[in-house]
Amino acid sequence: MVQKKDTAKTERGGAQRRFSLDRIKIPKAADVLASHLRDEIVQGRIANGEMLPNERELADNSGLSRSSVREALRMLEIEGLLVTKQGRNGGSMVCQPSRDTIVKTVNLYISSRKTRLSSLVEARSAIEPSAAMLAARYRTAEDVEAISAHHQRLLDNLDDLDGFLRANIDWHMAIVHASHNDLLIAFMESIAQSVYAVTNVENLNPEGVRQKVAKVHGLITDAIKAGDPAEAKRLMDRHVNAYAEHIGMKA
Amino acid sequence: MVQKKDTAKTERGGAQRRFSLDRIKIPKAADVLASHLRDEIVQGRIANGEMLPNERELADNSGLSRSSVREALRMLEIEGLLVTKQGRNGGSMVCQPSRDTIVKTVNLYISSRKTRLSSLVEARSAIEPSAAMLAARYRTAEDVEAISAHHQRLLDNLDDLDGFLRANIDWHMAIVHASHNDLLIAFMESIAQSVYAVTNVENLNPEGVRQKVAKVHGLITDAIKAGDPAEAKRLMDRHVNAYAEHIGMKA
DNA sequence: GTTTGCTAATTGGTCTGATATATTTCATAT
DNA sequence: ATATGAAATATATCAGACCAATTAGCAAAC
Repeated sequence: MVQKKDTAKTERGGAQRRFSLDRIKIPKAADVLASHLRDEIVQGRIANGEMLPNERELADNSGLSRSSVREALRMLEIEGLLVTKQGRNGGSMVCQPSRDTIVKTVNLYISSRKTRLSSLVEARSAIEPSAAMLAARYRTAEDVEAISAHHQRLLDNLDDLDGFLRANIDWHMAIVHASHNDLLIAFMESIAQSVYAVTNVENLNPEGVRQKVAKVHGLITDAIKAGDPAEAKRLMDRHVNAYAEHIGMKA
Repeated sequence: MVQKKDTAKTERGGAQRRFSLDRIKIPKAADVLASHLRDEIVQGRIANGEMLPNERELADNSGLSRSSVREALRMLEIEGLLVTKQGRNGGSMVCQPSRDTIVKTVNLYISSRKTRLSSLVEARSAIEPSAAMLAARYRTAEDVEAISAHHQRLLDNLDDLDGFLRANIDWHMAIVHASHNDLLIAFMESIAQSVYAVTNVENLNPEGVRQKVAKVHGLITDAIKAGDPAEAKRLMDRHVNAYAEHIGMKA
């Protein structure tokens, strides 16, 4: 048992390391095709909305088999670069990855690594104040309307914890959307569900807290309406950090 | 030409909408298997590092063909949940998605949507101050050492624009890493390359600017060393926003 | 005793070609 | 005009073969 490991060790860690060659990787057919198509798409040589040749054609052109072609297409589909339709006039259409692609990826990351709640809260505390600032700067009439509506719903649900929580998260996300920054929106959508699902139930129980939250929300809503980025940021910063401290992170 | 559209319309928008059924979607075999395995993995019923049955066995057990099984495995591989090795004792091993999975996804998003630079800068301005704050709170001895080293390299390269830029981005990323928040690190890694590649070349050309940057970096480095989160955040906030204004966003 | 090289076993990688199924087109019947 | 149904064309799926990489085990050579 022990001797076997020794031979294995001499193979790799031995002294015969004269040229550095770090793990040659042999590319697979499907990977090569996928990379090729990915490049064509990203660099715009295949326009958004354009159809790819059908699978048999791709197979013929590339010299690969249809199964390899299909594996490549499945990969690009997961990456959000293609949508495939069956039937006559079907085929694979090039499209741009949506925020949802990012959200799914980040959520997989979070749940399979069992990311601690405190990390999610930290990330939220980073994003929301800036989002509020940008919202105050770039908000449209519709944004203001949505934010105000959710705020009103919050006020109407001071007695109903569940309704309050839903209005709360909707208000927060409406502000993030009003930032009109797709990346911040995607990041926030990725973590909002997990973070709000857990934190609030415990912390918003006493009605006094809900009153306070509603008041601060009102101030922030006003700052965004008024187009005051600095104030919106300052208030949101205090707001989310008040949460954070409540939850039991370090001071 | 016009009439054709009419018939199509009567099919979908017609009056015979008595039960609401919105677009039934037929799941594909590979998708079903992938979802199933994904669940097993995420919920921990298949442990990290464990091997899946080989492809032929999976095909037999699931009643699907090997090609469908393989398409499912390719999808999970793209999602970062599997690594597959060829040969005897090969097979598909369960693993956790790495930050790299997120980075690739976000980069695809950014480049295929041609995300504006200003959006990237906004996202950075959201993340870095918080990261600096967390760094001041959670930094280890190694973190401090790395940050200081990059800062020193910056000072040594005041005359060499290229070296300066490299040291600059390394210092910024070292701070983000010192936050020990995987999500912020992943988000930042996703955008850092694009954002620093463009912004700095134009703005750091005059040597006076570089002198100033070096000085601020020194202050921030000290605040993190000293374990002063509020100060680290305040300084980093000013620092990245100074950049932002320089670049030509709104005041 | 360590290395080297052969052989077999096991596993993913690839190809071929057939059939099933979804979807649109279009001619035809009412 | 409007259903209806056959033909056409795509993906979806399957079955089975063979190729290629990797490792285990053993034997021969040093």
